[in-house]
Amino acid sequence: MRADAARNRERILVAARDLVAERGPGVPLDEVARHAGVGVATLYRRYPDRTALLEAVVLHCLQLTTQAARRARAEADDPWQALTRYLREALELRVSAVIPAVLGVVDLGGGELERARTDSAEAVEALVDEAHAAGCLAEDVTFADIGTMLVRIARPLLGPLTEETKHALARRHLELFLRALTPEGGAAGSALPEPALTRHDLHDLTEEER
Amino acid sequence: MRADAARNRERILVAARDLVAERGPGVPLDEVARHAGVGVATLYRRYPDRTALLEAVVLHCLQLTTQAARRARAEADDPWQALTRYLREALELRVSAVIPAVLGVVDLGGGELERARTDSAEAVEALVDEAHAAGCLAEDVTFADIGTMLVRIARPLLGPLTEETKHALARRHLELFLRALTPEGGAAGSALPEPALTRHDLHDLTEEER
DNA sequence: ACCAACCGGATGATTTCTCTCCGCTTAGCG
DNA sequence: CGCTAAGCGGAGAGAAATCATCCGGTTGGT
Repeated sequence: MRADAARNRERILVAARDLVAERGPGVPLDEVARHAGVGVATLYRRYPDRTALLEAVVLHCLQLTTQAARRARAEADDPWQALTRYLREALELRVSAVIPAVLGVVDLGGGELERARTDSAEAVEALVDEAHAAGCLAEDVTFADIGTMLVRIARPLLGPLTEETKHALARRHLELFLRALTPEGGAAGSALPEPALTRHDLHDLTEEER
Repeated sequence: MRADAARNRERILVAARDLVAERGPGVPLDEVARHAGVGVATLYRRYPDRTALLEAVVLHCLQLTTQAARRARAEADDPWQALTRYLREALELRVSAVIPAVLGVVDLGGGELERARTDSAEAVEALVDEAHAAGCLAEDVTFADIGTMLVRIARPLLGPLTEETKHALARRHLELFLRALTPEGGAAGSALPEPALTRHDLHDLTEEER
């Protein structure tokens, strides 16, 4: 592949990730192309239709999260450090905002995508489980709580703020959220209402709704 | 106004609120009408165009928040109860998800809307200030932090979950978030990164970006 | 029971989005 | 440095979605 082609591929993927995170899976492809600084034809040449593009985006994202989770687990000093490091990295990757957006539109059944999704979820769940086991994560906080709160924090705010402001706020809010995850936080607060979803609950629910 | 007309007005407002919160200010008006269980003509008769509808929605929402905030302040036993009660009510009203979505599209300059917005912000700020003063809210958590986190929590999650599940999760996540707001939570966690925005910062920023 | 206000589906105009064609540019190589 | 094939981007036709209105039928209120 020629160098400029590779560069454009990357740019398209990034632009699509950001725009899908912000505006949902229905963003006009013209706009993705413009935002990526390439012509529409370039986009359509590489990804024949919207589904192909979305699949590529979500696969890319899932691989990055898996990597980040495994690296955090391997390199951090303790389970709490590992978990928080992963969450910070995942926020930068904007990964969490994209996946659920696409989940309702593309069918990741059976193939490479399904596997990538499981890998990613398992890698993250390992972080959560170890933090639980080490007693540095409030007991009643589940995998799904952390995952979906990350989704909420990663999703760009609506309204007329600059991208930088939005992102800076997201980082701040992640730090704020981390305070809620400590065992002390759990002790201070009242009981959490249902549903306390596990990874499998979440998976099953999304399947049913399809 | 005839009884059925009043009923339909309410239904349209509710449908518009929900759909705008979920899909942004560009939702097809046909769909709003369908979701409200009325014909398109009924919608267009009452609100000549999209802007009129959005303005009505946001005005309605702002009035409800203001009320909720004042009531919480007046009736709750202490500043912490007041603040949390307001947040829980505001979540049910789904108010927070709508306002920023509309902010980028309609111009609320000068008129009734601008005033409603100020009223609402002041009422909420009073809750925050009193909680700070009473020492039951972590010092480094600002008005904007609480407001925008409520936006994040109130915005319906993307993806194929049922409405009920999404809303139940939102309630759970609000409770989880409350743990981060206590002074103990603040002491346990690390410092929050910038920007620590006040109400006025937030206001100014949204004006600039227009 | 009357009637005026109101309702809602069908419909044409208009905008928006998708996807392809084609001439120009540029990376990679000898 | 010049060649060449891969790659690029914008214009534009065709399709789809959305807007906004009209009119026959219905219903609430007196």
